[in-house]
This record gives sequence, C-alpha cells and structure tokens, in this order.
Amino acid sequence: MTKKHRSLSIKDVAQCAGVSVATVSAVINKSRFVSDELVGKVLKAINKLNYYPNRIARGLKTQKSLTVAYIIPDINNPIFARVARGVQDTMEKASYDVSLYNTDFSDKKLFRHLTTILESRVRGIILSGWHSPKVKEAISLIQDLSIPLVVVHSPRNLDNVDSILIDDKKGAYEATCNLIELGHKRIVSLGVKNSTTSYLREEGYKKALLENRLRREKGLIVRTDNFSPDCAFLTIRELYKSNPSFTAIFAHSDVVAIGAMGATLEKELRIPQDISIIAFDDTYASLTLPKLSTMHVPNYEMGKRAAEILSTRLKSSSFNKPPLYEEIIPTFIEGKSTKDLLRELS
Amino acid sequence: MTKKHRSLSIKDVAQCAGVSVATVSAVINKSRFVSDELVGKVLKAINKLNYYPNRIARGLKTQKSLTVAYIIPDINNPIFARVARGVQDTMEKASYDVSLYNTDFSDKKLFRHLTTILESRVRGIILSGWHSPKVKEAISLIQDLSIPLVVVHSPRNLDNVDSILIDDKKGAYEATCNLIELGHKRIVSLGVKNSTTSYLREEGYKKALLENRLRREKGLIVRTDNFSPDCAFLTIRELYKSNPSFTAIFAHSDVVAIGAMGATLEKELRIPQDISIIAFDDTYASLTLPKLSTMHVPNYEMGKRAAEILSTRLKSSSFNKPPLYEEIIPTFIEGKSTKDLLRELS
DNA sequence: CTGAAAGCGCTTACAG
DNA sequence: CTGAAAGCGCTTACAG
Repeated sequence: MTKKHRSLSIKDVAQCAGVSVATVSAVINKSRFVSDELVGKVLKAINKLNYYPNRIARGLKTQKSLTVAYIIPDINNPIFARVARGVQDTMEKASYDVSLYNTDFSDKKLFRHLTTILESRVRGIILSGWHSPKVKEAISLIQDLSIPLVVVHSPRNLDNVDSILIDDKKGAYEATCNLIELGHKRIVSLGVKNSTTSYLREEGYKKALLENRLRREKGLIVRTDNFSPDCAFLTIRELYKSNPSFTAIFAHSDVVAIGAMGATLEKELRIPQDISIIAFDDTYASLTLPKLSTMHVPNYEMGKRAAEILSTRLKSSSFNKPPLYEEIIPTFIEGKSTKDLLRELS
Repeated sequence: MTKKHRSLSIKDVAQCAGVSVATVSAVINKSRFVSDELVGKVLKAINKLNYYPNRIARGLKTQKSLTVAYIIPDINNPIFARVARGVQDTMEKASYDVSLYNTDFSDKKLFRHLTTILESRVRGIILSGWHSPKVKEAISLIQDLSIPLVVVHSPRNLDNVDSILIDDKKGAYEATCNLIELGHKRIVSLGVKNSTTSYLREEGYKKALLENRLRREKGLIVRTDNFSPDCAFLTIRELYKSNPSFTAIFAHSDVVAIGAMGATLEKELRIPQDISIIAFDDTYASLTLPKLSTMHVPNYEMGKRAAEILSTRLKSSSFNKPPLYEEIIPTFIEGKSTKDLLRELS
C-alpha cells in the first residue's frame, strides 16, 4: 500500500497539520498548552495518517526506555508463569512492556540474555528462580550499571538487593504440624536432592517433629533426584518396600506428591483412608484425584509485589532507600488427600 | 558509582580510545575493515568503560527494531506457555527479543496492547489464541501498517495471513477411531460449549462413528460449560445418572478429561477396566493417575514454526510471497486410561 | 501561545 | 584505512 516502507514520523504529522513538530509533540504528550484550534488540526492529521508515535525515538531522547526485563528459568513452569502474570499485569498499568528471557538454568544463556538486556537499556530487571551460584555475578553486573533490580524466588544469600521470597521452612513446618494434628506420628518427608528450597522444607519438617516431641526417623526422610513425578514414584515405591511403617507423606512439591500418589495407589493403599499426603506449591493440586491438600504459594501476588517494588525504585526519589526483603508465608489449602486419624479412633 | 546517570555512549568510547565514532561503530559491527591497532584500542576502551552499545539508538538509525511481540490470552495456560517457548527459542537465535502481551480474551486489552506494540515499532507480531471476532479488526490494523504477522492456534476464517494451526477434526477422528478399534461402541463425546475447537473435535468424533457404522446417540454427545475439570465433573456425573450405557469417553481436552475421571471414580468405576478415557492436548495427561491417553498437540514446535515463518518474512525478499497455511495433525500418546475390550473377550 | 534548533546514540554515505 | 557530518524520530530548552 504505502510506497515508502519507512513508518510515519512526527514531521509528517506536522506537515499535514500545518504546525511545527514541537506542537505535535506537545499535543501527543500534553506537555504544554496548545490552543484548541491547533489541537484539532493535529488530532485530525494523526487520525488521517494513522500515525503512531515512535516509542523508541522517545526513549532515546528522554533517556528512559519503557520496558523491563523478566528473567526466569522456564516459562513452562507454572510457578514462573504465575509470577510472570503478576509482573505483567502490574507493569502494564505503569505502561511498561515486559520482555521475557528463559535461561533454562544455564549460565551461558543467562549471561547472553544479560548482554541483550543491557544493550536494550531496559528500565529495570526482575529476576526469578534458583539459578546457579553465578547469579551473584550477574547481579553485580546489573548493579554496577545501577539498573534497578528485584529478585523473586531467589537464592537467600543475597544482600543489597530487593528480594521477595517464600518462607519455606515455616510453610513446611505448618504442613507437617497439620499432619501431626491429624494424629499422624510416622510422617515421610519427600524432598529433592540439591535443592535449597527442599532443604529448607526439610528443616521445617524437622522442626515440627521436634516441637511435637516426635521421634525423627532417618528412614522416613527421603530425597528424590529431581522435581518430577517419575523419580518420586520410584523413591516412594522403594520406601514402601523397605520401611512401610508410615501413615502420611509430606511432599515438598505438588509434582513429587503426584509421584507419591502413584506409588501409593500401586501398593493398593487408598488416599486418604490409608495414607495422607500433603504437598507444597499449589501448582497442580487442584487437578489431582483426590485433590491434594497443599501449601499455597501466592506466585501471582509475589510477581505483583516485585513489580510494585520495581516501580517504586523507578521513581528516582526512592532510588537510594535500603533494600527490601520480604518473606511470604504460604497458606494451607485443604484438599481431600489428608485424613484425621484421631476422629477414627473416637 | 558513576557520577552522571546517563549511560555511556559510543562517543565516550571513541574519546577514550582516541579514534572516531565511525571507527568504534565499525569494530562493534564489523561493518568495515579496521586496522588491528585501532581494533585493539577500541576493544580496550570498551572493556575499560564497561560499555554496552545502545540497541535503541541503533534501531532508530537503522529503522529496524530487534523485538517481536507475542500476543496471547494467558501465559498461565500451558498451551500458550509452550508455544511461547518455541517462539522465544527460535527468535532468540535470530537475536530478537520477544515482548509478551496477555489479553485474557478481552478486546479492550487486545487493542490497548496493540497500540503499545505499534508504538514500539516491533519488527513482527505473533498472535495466538482464540480471541473474539474483533481479532479480524486487529489483524487488519497490523496489516495496514505492513508489519509481518503470523497467527497460531487462531480462528479459521482468516485469509491472507500466515497461519499455523491444529487439525482438530482429524485429531478427534483418530482419537475416536482408537477407541472404536479397542472395541468400544458406546462412546461419549465430552465437549465444551461455544468453542470452535470443541465443535471441530465433535465433528471428528461424528465422522469416526459414521465411518465405522456406529449409531450416533444424541444422549452421548454432551457439552460442558467451559474448559474446567469441575464443570466436566458435573456433566459426566449427570450422564452416569441419566444414560450410563457407555464404556468410553472421548474428552475434548485433558482438563475436561480430569473432570470425567473424577466422576467415574466417584461412581466407583475403574479406569480403564470399566471406562476408557481418551483426551486431547497433552497438557496434563502425564500427571494424572492413571496417565491419560491423549492426542498430543505439538505446541512448542508450532511456536517454533511460527517464529521461523516470521523470520523468513523479515528477510524482505519473501515479503510478498503468498500466505502460508499449515495444519498440524496431533499424534496419539498412549497412556493407561484406555482398555482393549476385544482382548478381554477372546 | 508557538516555532526553530539542538541533541539523545547510533549508522552510513562521503571525502580524503 | 579512517574521520567529519548528516540524519533516524523524537523532546525540550530557548526565543519571540
């Protein structure tokens, strides 16, 4: 249609409206008073030409871009997808775009993306997920360029950066107490190897046993290879063979809980009549049969909060305030996978 | 640290290296020969200053941005999350960024985002998901500005735009045939109201019955209110009361299949011994107990393909080629939710 | 109340 | 082989 492939500029509008570019700019941005007459002319020209102001050029001139970067391991993980929505919805209100970068837990990808991000002169960065130790290096890189950064679901050993994360230990403590209150005494902790998150959840489990004067049995603390149902299935199947003396399982995530459910069913035990299961995350809990009781992690809200903090930092007034550190406590969601042993006895 | 809050420019580098900006530009972009000596100086300066070239400025000058927009209903839907990864991974290789926009099926949001997108002078757009009829208007808007567009999982009634979608009818036909081959004769079609996708899947179901000379029973074709397990649960529970004469269910998605599983279990029937279930999408199929047999939709690959097509369009040579229309056939994934009735008989 | 002009950080002919 | 200068599309003092 259009002969030249260049998109329209403010000059074209100015010419069409018979005014100066300064005036066009002023009416677009309402940055200074313009007489009704000229406003009318400009608006007419904009409509006639189907003109969209060029954000890029504006960003170059004003030295501020209107995009923020959101870095995660993988958008296919529902945890990050939910955080992402929280981030998007909030930044959108402040009329920012958000560009998404998946690292797949790879340092190489992380740093490659970081280069792009820094070249893109984003206004701020939100980083989430448990990356490798090198993430510290990445963070310094960002901070050296004094780009506002907030971190969610992050490693704990960071300081000097706004962080928002889950109180894993407390959540696990509450999950375990829940089981104990139902009368369970022999409770499995189904964790995952090499995961800080899982490590903390195990700590919470231990604390709950301790406080309730229950014996901690080494054999009931198991760790599977990764956050997948299949690994967890094998681990719990094995446990049924070697040490089938438990009545409940605290699974460190919904995903591993699903594996535990499979092994339990295979053993021809019923959930919750024979075995109670409580999970963590609330990603898939509402889709299982029976529905899993789980510790709900408010990922959407965490993303929202992260974006709010970032927005605040972006208003330069609060640029130098001390870093925020917010720890969110998961809440118990009752499903159908836990049973009250005491009620049965009475 | 840095006194001025402006980020570094090519000028700073030029000055530090004692060369002209043209030379700095040349070494960064390898756009013309530069003597080893000057290359060395420039590189040293870049490192010393910790300089990142400004993509925005480059985009302004070259009249091409390096970002594409990806518009979807909701990143929390695993279908779109998977497509998104396909898009990201592919665009990334071509060193594009992708900005993500969620519409939640709202026209208002769609058009608001579109404004932002057009102002951002993105290089191309990928649109996916079943939006309202207004999506046609959105598409013309994009095409009027001759911005390359490809559409995935889209309405079917579009022409003149690169499209990549699922052959729902064929997939459903194969799912149903699968059940028929296993000896099932009374098969439920569990669909969803007001969904084109589901409508097409129902067509495939009917075709399979017809070709296999099975009677089509009105009572076995049910439609639930939306793609949620709970609605499907109620619908199938109702069906067990009113017309419990079937041995298999073709569920139009994994999510509704989960509801059907719940109702089946509630009725104290076993899957697959008493009732076979086959689903569609392969979003949650691998997480259910038993694992659902399902029709796998290669969302990642579709996103990848969409991005490839977009990349090709971006090379202006193929700018005017006729629009592509690719229909992908889902593949059967065997789970544990279907049973061979015939084998039992023999 | 409005316009002419400088400049944001780049790239790219054009000289030399 | 390299530099000076114009210009991408804006915004914003500075005049008037």
